[in-house]
Amino acid sequence: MQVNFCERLRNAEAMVRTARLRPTRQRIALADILFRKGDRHVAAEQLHAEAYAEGVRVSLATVYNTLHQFTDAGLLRSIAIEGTKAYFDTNVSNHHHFFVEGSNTIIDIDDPTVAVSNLPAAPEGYEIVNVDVVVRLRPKRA
Amino acid sequence: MQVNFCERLRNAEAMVRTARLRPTRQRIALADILFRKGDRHVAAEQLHAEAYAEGVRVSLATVYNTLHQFTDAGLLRSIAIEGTKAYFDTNVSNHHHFFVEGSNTIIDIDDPTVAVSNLPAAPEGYEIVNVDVVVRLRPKRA
DNA sequence: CTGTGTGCAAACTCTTTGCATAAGT
DNA sequence: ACTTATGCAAAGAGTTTGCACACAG
Repeated sequence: MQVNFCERLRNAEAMVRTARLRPTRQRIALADILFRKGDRHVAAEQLHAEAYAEGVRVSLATVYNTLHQFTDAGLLRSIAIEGTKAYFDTNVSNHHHFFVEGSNTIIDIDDPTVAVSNLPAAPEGYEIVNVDVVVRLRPKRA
Repeated sequence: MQVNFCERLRNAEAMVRTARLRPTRQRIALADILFRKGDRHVAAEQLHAEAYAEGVRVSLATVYNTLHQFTDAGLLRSIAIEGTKAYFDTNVSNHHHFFVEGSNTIIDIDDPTVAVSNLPAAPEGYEIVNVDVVVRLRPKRA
């Protein structure tokens, strides 16, 4: 479905308010970029570049702040991948990931039936926050 | 069981040779520290500190080199945890991890029956290297 | 107004690199 | 001897921080 520009911004602003954050120009713009398309995986630098490409002036520090605030608010989820960069997932629902070695690409595993069987109880004094499954892939060589 | 000092070093040297690496003083010492105790999770800085504590002079660069070489040789396995540090696991067999938020502690899940059910096939052109399950924990609040 | 958010640059952490020296075979 | 490994210090990548200025309620 087509959504016009103003309506997108209204949605973005609503998301920012949901997170109990002041709807500033920067946060609304970032929310719009993050959530107007379907599920995606973003790193800070990349989101910063996209904002600039659209003519939105946001500092990298603000991008980092915003990503963390959105994550705390449950709008984003950080992805547990080893490596240097932090990735954030706009799909907050329970799902898992393929991770391609070399290209460092993250791909959603769409199959919702993938699950961990015989999940152990959390040790005494701890509670489970979430369970991440990462299926590491390598390009098949000929 | 008790293992004397010389025998430990012989074991360590054997592991280094297994990795097809020259058994240098540094690599043998690091292998000894890594493998003489049971399964453990180490970061570079920490291994470096342990070496120093035992009077083994090794540069941090060499610790990094060695960790990667051992990993390539299959003696270690890197752990996919988000966050800034790289962790290496001396337990190379198939098992999964608890990760404690806040303290950034890694704990082995000893139960070998934990598994991923309905694991999807790798996308065309890729092969699965391994599957990591990370159960994220948070200290239970009163 | 008041308090929160933003931008900038500097600081920080972890890791890698380049190159001269040292050590293994 | 020949080759590979080591150590150092500097560079790099990604992220965080401190503080003055700007903006939302």
